[in-house]
Amino acid sequence: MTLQAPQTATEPDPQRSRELVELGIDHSLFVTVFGRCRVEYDGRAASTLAAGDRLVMLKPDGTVLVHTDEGQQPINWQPPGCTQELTDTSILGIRSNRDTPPEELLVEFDSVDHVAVFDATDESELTLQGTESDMRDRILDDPALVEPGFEPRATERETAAGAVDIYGVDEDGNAVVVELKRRRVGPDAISQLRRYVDALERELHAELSVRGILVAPSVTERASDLLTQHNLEFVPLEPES
Amino acid sequence: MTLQAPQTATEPDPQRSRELVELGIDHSLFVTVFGRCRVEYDGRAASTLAAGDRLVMLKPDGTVLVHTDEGQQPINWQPPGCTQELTDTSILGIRSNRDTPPEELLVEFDSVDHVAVFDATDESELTLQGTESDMRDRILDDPALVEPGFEPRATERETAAGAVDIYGVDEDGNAVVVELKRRRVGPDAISQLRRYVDALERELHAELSVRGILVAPSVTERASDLLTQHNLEFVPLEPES
DNA sequence: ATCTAAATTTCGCGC
DNA sequence: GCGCGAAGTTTAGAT
Repeated sequence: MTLQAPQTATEPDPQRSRELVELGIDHSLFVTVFGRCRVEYDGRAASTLAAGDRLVMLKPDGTVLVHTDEGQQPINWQPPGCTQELTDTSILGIRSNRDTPPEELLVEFDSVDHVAVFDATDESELTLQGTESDMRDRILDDPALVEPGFEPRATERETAAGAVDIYGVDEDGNAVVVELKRRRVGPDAISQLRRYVDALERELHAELSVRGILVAPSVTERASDLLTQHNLEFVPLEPES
Repeated sequence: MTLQAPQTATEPDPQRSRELVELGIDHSLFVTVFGRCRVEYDGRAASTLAAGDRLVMLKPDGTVLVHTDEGQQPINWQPPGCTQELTDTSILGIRSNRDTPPEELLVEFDSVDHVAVFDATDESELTLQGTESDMRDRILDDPALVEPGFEPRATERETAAGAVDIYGVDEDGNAVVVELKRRRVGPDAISQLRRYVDALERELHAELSVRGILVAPSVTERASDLLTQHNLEFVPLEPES
């Protein structure tokens, strides 16, 4: 069968709705259904959602998204790799399953306003600037952004507590742990840096102490207190976008 | 003007595309556009995305989502509260803006396969079980889930380091900090608990030490090491769904 | 498959 | 508005 996409139906009867959604599922197409539906989820958690108008999206990769009129996040969903099938209850029902972990999503429509099936191809990749990784590259390029005399020795250096963003030495030869954050940081980032410094001090069991430097645009007051408490340092740096 | 939704158009000409999207923007409707587009974003970060087939969703609340054929997350987006307008370049262009922080998203279509405009109403709220808050309620109902003799004294008790999930005393009268997690935890949760215990020890400057108990389904090995290092305890408990 | 941390995280609550 | 932490977080990278 040759599929001529897009195929769409406005105010379709139940049979036509099921035909189109089935077509999309069988051929791994992009499917959207707009209508009044109820949703049940059971898996890592469990949820129930009473009837309302929503847009349901099935992706070729097995993703299912249920979007209400509000919010950036879907109110219910199923991640990529799930298996979809039609139920035989109600006018249109979609069941989505996965294992590891076992999860099921059930969408039952009371009415369907519109169904559309598309064939999507997308070779392009997103290029993104202003990430933490970009900050790291800038510092490697110009270590003085951290402080004069700083010498990076490794990135993603492994410690017992995890990988350190940048490991290096200062002009006095002290070991330095640099933790990068692309935005204003709270207490969690301080604890993270402290874990790395602790781990490295144990590993090096050095006479010279290990310095911990947080590089970020800014810190909250509580985070600032924690920096002081734990003898850590802060160097302000904005991400570039 | 009386709006009769849904309004849809398959393989629309540019003028019809713009008409429908403009209608949706002006009346705060649910709009979907499927077609080949390029996307640029500039704000907290910056990104560029070359042409590909995508589904673009405009929500009544000002959310914009650009979905490719893969992934649960949109490849580009704009959060709720943004303002959308048409550009006069290309056959269909949508610009979305916000302040605080200043961010702009630009979607330019090379071809439009389908446009749909819906009127969505959704009064229903999601009921969700199996959350951390549910675990807290279970423990308040049966404190022995933590340990025999445990007596909760407060939830969300404020400390200099933030609010403690459950604060209480053990059968010997020691202060106890309980940190809850609904899933397997890594190093971050241990640091969080340690911050709370530190803060309370400073606040109470007590002879009796403050106990820190992590309640979660399980812990990773590194987290387990950290628990030992910091003299914290672990009580296994599954969330109920 | 698990671990670890980033993310334009988003979201909700409190101040 | 900011601060803080939860989330069915998701995603990417490494082991």
